[in-house]
Amino acid sequence: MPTNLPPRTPRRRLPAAERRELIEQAAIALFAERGYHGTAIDEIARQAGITPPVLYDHFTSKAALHARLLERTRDELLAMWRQNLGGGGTLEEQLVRAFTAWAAYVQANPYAPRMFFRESTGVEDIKQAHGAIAADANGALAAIIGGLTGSGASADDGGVPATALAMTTEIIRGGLTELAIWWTDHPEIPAEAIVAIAMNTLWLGFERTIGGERWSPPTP
Amino acid sequence: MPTNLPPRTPRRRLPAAERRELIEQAAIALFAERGYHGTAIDEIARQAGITPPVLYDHFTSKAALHARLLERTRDELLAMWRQNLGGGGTLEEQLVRAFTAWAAYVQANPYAPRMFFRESTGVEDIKQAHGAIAADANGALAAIIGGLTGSGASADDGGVPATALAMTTEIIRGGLTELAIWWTDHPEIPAEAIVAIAMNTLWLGFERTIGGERWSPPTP
DNA sequence: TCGATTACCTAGTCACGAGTAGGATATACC
DNA sequence: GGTATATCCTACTCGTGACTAGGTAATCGA
Repeated sequence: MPTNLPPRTPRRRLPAAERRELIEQAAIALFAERGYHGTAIDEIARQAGITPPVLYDHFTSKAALHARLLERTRDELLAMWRQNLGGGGTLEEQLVRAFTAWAAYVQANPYAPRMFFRESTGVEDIKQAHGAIAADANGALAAIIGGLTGSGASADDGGVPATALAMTTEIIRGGLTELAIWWTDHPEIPAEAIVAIAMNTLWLGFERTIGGERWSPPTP
Repeated sequence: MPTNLPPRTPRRRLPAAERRELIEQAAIALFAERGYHGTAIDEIARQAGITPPVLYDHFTSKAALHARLLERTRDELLAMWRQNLGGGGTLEEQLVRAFTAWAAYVQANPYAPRMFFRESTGVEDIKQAHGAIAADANGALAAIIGGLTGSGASADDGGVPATALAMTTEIIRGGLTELAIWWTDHPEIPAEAIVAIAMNTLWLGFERTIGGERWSPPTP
């Protein structure tokens, strides 16, 4: 004698790949919105149209799912950036390309900025992944504006001092992140306007810094 | 017959105000480090040298404790800013004062930037509080660089268009936030260097925007 | 010195969330 | 059409974390 209650509304069955994609889409939106600890597996499953056990057919744990999302969107970010960086040209041209690539990436991955650069958990693995991604982004920026490539710990090898460069990339990354998040609340703004504002606000600033020019407090 | 085990190491007793302060200090550090959901009441209590029931003698709930911290640090931020804003002078002078005030505030409240502008929870009250604080900060910046005071929703009333102004303040706030967080990992950097970098990177940028000058993509 | 107060504790309750066991049924393939 | 496989489910377990009931002892004022 089966222990069944009324057999429920039979849900649409999907092939594994499609269901997995739905789960990832639901998860990235919720993680970005509520953070890692604030998001329950049950919510993700519900959003993906299933129940929790199905989710565990695709991912071994909540942490693994989150790690997979971080890895995936980071790879897309790096690929996008690699495609649009290093093409030579003036500093200004390189910057415009980088900002344009960032805007395109954000349009394709609206939840990425929140997940990467805003969330704060106590889980050590996640923190390390965040740190690595931030370092990648800073490295990409440093390669443009500082003429460096890899480790930024050396003193000043012809370009901008490493510390000043690090501070500058933090400002730029933070500014671009918040601008991107603001954009998700104002989707009517075209990507060109985003790039233009970023150039207007940030461009001349580090042009100065690179040229060795410094602002200094007025000596009274 | 008492049900007691060995009576434990008798802890030092503190007056209520002091214990409350210890709890708030512990809580703000942990919330900033691990986020709201990632922080357990037991951790906060342990860090403050007590057990959870004592914490509930001072705060009615975890949410109330968190709200209290947000309120407290926001008030300090606004007070600090009010003191150092609106003093007249050139735009450059006003900006330097604002950045200097921000640096002093961050030095006194190292966890504030993470708590205010980075954490993401699903709790509606907390999200609203974050939004309100961000709006306050943006308003303060807009008052300086846009010559506006209150609602920024109007079109362009003599100054910078409201939308461009909003985007610019997002970039500046994001940049200053990330710079401040970076600073907490490099406390050897003096406040003057922080202000100088912020000026170098951001100053000329919005000077341009305000002047009505615009960067525009090269027309091929 | 002796209550009264206040700070603090042990030992729980209870809800919620991650993860699992085992079984049912839609779909694909022959 | 009939069988095999893959998709999905119900109904749990078990740990953790917020919060509490009720009591003990240090400290303060008289």
